[in-house]
Amino acid sequence: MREFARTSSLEASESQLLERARMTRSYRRGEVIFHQDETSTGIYCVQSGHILIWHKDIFGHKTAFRVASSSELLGYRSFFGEDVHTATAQALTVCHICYYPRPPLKNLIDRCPNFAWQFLRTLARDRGPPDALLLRGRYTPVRIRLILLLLILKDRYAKSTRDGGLIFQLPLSRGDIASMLGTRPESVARIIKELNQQGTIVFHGRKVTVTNLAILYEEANLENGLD
Amino acid sequence: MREFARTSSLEASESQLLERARMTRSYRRGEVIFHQDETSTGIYCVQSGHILIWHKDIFGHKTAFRVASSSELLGYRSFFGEDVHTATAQALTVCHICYYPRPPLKNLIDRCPNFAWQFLRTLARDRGPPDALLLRGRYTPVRIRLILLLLILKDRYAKSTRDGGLIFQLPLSRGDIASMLGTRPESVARIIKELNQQGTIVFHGRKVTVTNLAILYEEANLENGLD
DNA sequence: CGTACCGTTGAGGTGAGTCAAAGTAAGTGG
DNA sequence: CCACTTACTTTGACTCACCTCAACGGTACG
Repeated sequence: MREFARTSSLEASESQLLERARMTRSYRRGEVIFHQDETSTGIYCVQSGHILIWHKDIFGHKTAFRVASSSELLGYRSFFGEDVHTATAQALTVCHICYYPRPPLKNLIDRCPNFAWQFLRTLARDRGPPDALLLRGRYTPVRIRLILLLLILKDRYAKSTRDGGLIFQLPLSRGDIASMLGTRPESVARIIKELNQQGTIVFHGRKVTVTNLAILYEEANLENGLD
Repeated sequence: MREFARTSSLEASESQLLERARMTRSYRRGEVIFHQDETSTGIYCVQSGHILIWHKDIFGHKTAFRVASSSELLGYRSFFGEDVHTATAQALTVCHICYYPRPPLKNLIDRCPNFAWQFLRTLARDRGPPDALLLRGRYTPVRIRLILLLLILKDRYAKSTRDGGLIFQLPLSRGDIASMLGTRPESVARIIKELNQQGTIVFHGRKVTVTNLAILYEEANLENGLD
């Protein structure tokens, strides 16, 4: 959010308004930041830790949309939709999260067009729903969907090794992975076993090692290399 | 869009700016309003007709997101994301569509906070992606998904009969329906046959008659009546 | 050192995808 | 107004990825 203020070239007094309104809180693993169906009262910004955003659909199935981490915003969709939260945000690890209540945000958006544009851009660029759609593609086998998930998460959760490989430290349980892929933990386990045997990707609990990234890209674009 | 100007309480001179910038064009059935991967240059507003918004994924599968009709906006996501269009908008029927280029829109958003808020609200409330997710639920049978589609489309495409039923005139082919449900035309045909035989919903080509709406709700919420 | 959750493995069943082909509607041009 | 092309729709037979149910090993934590 501080990034937002900077990029919007807010005046010092305006930035201060935001700073003063800010409330920081820490959450333990499993704690809920906001619940689906609660009324939105402000926007959250992650300082540290990892958060899973998930939705419970009309049939009671849990669908995870997005993993949020450092410096990302939470809860902006319902904030601007002026509606209840459509999803629950839950801490995957210990987290520190800032909360900005509605009034000062509204004030700044009204006064500073660039600040408004930042939010317009954020809303428009939200990768959550499109990624969810990709990861739950009806014609894409679980194996490929799992690979796509890793490719999406890699920028935030993987470090490159000197020999061109990647090491992930995933904040997700098998069940969480399943709820992101629209599948079941059992299926995730089976695919992981298969991948381990082939050596393409090696899972040790939540530590994931990829020796050859190119193979993943290749497999994810198998049917059609474009787009 | 005129609705936007009114609700934002734009001054007359400002509304005029918008009016003067407007360009109206008509499209024949099948014509494309904008293509996926084209650069966004403005926002469209439907005056009449029906438009299908669809996306081609990395595997070449066509996914329809949304049917747009009178007074709805098109292309705002990529406009504010300052990116290429992520979907194609294609006329399902003859259409009249207004186009508003970027400069005057940017100008008005900068000058009039309420106008900006309208777009923030529109982006946040966009039912496209969430509906797409619901209609492609991995554990929901095609039959239920088709019913959900009808329930979503009913407000815009159905008229109530005197005996509490509904008559739809769908602008969608079986293939379009399939691409909205994440299934295949063959499966849609099979389910329609089944529904016709049971008399729950009767399809005659694109004319759909529902005698008892309550049954649909019941079936759509079968596993869990909440939410 | 039990209770609870997470992860793995096996056996079995099925919804819906694929392929193929025939039937139907819609548009085009002579 | 009728042949002809083209696109849409339906039906059938076959197949399979993955869901479900069930049981068990592992690890964490009070």
